[in-house]
Amino acid sequence: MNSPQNNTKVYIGIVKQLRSMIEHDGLKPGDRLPSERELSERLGVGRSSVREALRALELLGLIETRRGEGTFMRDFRGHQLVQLLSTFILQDKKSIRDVKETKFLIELDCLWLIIQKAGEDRLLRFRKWTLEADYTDDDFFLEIVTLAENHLFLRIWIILKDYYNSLDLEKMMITKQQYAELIDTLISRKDSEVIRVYKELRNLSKD
Amino acid sequence: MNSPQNNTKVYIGIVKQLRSMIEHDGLKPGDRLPSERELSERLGVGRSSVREALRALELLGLIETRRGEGTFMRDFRGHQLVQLLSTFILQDKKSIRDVKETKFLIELDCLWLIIQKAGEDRLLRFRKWTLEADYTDDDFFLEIVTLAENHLFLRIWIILKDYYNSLDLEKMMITKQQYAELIDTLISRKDSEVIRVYKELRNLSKD
DNA sequence: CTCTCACAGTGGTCAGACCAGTTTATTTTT
DNA sequence: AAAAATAAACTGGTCTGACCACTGTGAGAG
Repeated sequence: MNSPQNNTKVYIGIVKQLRSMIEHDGLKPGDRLPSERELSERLGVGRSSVREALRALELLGLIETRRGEGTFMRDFRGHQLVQLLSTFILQDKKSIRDVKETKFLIELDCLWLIIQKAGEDRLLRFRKWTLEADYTDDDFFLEIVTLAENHLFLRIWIILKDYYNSLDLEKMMITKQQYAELIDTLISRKDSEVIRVYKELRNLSKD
Repeated sequence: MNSPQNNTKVYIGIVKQLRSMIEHDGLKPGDRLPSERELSERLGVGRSSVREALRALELLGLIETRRGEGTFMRDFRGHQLVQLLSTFILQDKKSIRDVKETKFLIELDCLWLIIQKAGEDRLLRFRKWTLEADYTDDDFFLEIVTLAENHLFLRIWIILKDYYNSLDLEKMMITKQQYAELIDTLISRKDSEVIRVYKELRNLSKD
């Protein structure tokens, strides 16, 4: 009890030090991290502890290791994370419905965000693009979620998409008319009551 | 090229075997897993590889280890995951805005879901409850997200809430009038065009 | 019966060894 | 001199054995 806090495990500390190291050196996806042996020496810990930290980060999809080459920053796309979330957290059948619902609502939110954030000209071009694009394709919604400029939504959506595709469900078919109608409705309601209140609330949370 | 696929790392295989072991034995949160040494022997791999797998699962918040006692299943609430997401993925300042935005939109989505899913009587009671409750409290929104009956949204929201609270930001203050107005607007628009299209699209994704 | 304490079991960590790949430098061959 | 083959120096992947710190338990002392 009296002892300070020897609780923190070494590998957790390594994860933190790696984080600050990445931040300090400004490492981008694709950049190489120091070797395991060098990290072990620089941080004054055993190599196995370094490996435990690296393996954990790898499973999270944050880094990538190639034997003989080294350890590299990864373009976070939650690869392993997908299967883990899908097998551990989303194991019950009921949650498949939640995935559908959540994925769709996020797409709707992103559509909303695009329309809110875009100016008149961008809005027109976007409207035109939606008419030409193939919205039954994953890439269409990927573009939608990307344009929303919310990295968090993007990450979550990608995970949901991968999980959704890993199931052998039929695609959610949407007619072009329906989707166009939805977009037009959202655009026309850009200044409706819901949006107005939403905007006011948003303004309160400016940084 | 011709070689089958010796790529799979040992610790990844251990993660998978652990998963099937958990599923097969029906291990629930709180249950104890075999010891590292026993797993090492049973799976015919080194203890260090077992540890790499366990550490990764621990960082994901799926298991919990207590020195001298053993390794236990955990009630997944993404504890470590929170800090990781917050420190790695959300490290740049810009993404703080994403967290705010995402959290708020999810709350909005859940509000939407509640109103859509509820019948007339439940809707009235819900409306009454929102007038009495303290909506600046986390518990209020927790109730909202819970009532939406979407476990995935609930999980994500909890993570965002924890992260949001870990930052030392001022709370997003919403006046009672604003929030009431928002709810009333959503309720009154229950059959508006957006909702109608949304419903049609949702119906297409029934199981 | 109760208390104490040694012991077995468990996770935490480290060091060293070896294997399997990749990269780089060196040597050999053309 | 240029190109090809070889060797050396790394890098990650894995295993083993050892030791520490901690927990639970059971045997023996009181």
